[in-house]
Amino acid sequence: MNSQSIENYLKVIFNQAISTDEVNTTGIAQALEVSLPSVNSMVKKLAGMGLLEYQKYKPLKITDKGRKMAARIIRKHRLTEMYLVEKMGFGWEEVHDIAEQLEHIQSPVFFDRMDELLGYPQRDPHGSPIPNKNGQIAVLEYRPLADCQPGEQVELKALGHTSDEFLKYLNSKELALGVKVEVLEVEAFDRNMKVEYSGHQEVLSALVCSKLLVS
Amino acid sequence: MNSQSIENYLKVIFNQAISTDEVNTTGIAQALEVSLPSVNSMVKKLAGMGLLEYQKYKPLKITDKGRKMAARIIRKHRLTEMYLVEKMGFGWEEVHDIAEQLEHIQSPVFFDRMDELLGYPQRDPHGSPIPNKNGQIAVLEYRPLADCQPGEQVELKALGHTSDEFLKYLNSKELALGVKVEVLEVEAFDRNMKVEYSGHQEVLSALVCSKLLVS
DNA sequence: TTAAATAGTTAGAATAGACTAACAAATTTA
DNA sequence: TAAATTTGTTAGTCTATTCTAACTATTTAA
Ligand SMILES: [Mn+2]
Ligand SMILES: [Mn+2]
Ligand SMILES: [Mn+2]
Ligand SMILES: [Mn+2]
Repeated sequence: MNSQSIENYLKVIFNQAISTDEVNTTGIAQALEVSLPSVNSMVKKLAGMGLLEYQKYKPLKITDKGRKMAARIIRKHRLTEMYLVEKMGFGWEEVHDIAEQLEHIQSPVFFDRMDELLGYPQRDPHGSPIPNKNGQIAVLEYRPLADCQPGEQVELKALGHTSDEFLKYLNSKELALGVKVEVLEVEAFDRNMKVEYSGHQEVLSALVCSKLLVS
Repeated sequence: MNSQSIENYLKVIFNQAISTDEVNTTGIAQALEVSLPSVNSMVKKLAGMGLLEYQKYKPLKITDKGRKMAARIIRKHRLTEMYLVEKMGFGWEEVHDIAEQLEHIQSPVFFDRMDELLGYPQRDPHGSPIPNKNGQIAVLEYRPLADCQPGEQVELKALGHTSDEFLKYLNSKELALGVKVEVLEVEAFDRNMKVEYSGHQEVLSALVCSKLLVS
């Protein structure tokens, strides 16, 4: 069975490959907070397992096998987060660290049961898609709120960033998935947005708006 | 944080100390299916952590600190088993292997929430007591069915053995915790018991009767 | 287009946890 | 009680995963 370490590396590589397709060693080291030589030796190991393509000094490419394996771990992570929120009453800002551990549990029946009890959800509490059992993952069609124009009415569908601090910030602003947002004004200078939702007005920074995914 | 290995050793030592108070190396090796030298080096490590008393060639004694730490792991194991049965619909024969993994999750709030959702249960699905958060564990007062006399009416309260095979055997006989059992006859030769419960009669072997704890 | 900075690699070492082989102490049996 | 058996220990090895120090290749900037 693959170690937790292997699984965590693979997941990071998969996630970094989404934006750029090619992944570099330094990014992995930063994400996992380990040294470059540690990454280098693990990368060779993963390549030996057929999960990556590796050539000295070249950017890494994840293989289909690697992608599939990573997606299955992410499936467990996101099902867990959904279960913790829906069935155990946790807030969306509390679940990531627990899921980071539970994603390594080896028990297909455990996660299948979660899936069943949840009614086969398509997205996790942060709006990210839950891969299916074969490791296939839906592509999100959402755009950042930052790209919207004044007068547009949109719905908050997912987050482009899910740190505790950001989630707590959203809680404090009563911003949750499903909230209908109308763009009132965009400040030309700094791209701050004045928006209205749930009956009140707020000014959101450009940074925040770039992380709110809407449709 | 303690490794899963350390936690698994400690749990085995705690369990073996219940019956005899003093624990020997060979028993640990057998329970964990590791070699004697592996046990020896881990035992020294645990002693160094103040969890055991160790002197060369002497039986081991678990300290109060060790007992408390072990009980807290067992608490997580048993809460998990209860949660899996009560809230996720698993059978009592399916939950041990999952709990064996989940007991190592580091998240007090996760187990506190389980406890709360379960209504602070005192026993796991096999009738074993769930230690409290301080690592204190209730002592069972039950006696084996094997000690009962013909004519006695008792209730099945807990199991002295919880292997999958035994649990499946009990399922096949419709024996579950809470079932009222009347002892009809005891065969003098082999101590087999003829019993009646849930409206039907069965003959149970001495081995089985020694593992059924009643009151 | 050379120099500086960044990114990636190798070598060597440390720790945790497992193992086998060899040996020593303790216990049981004759 | 002496021999045989069982139990426990030590020494040394192996794999996994991490690290630091030193080096090399690639990329960026002057
Ligand atoms: Mn997460
Ligand atoms: Mn993880
Ligand atoms: Mn169990
Ligand atoms: Mn365990």
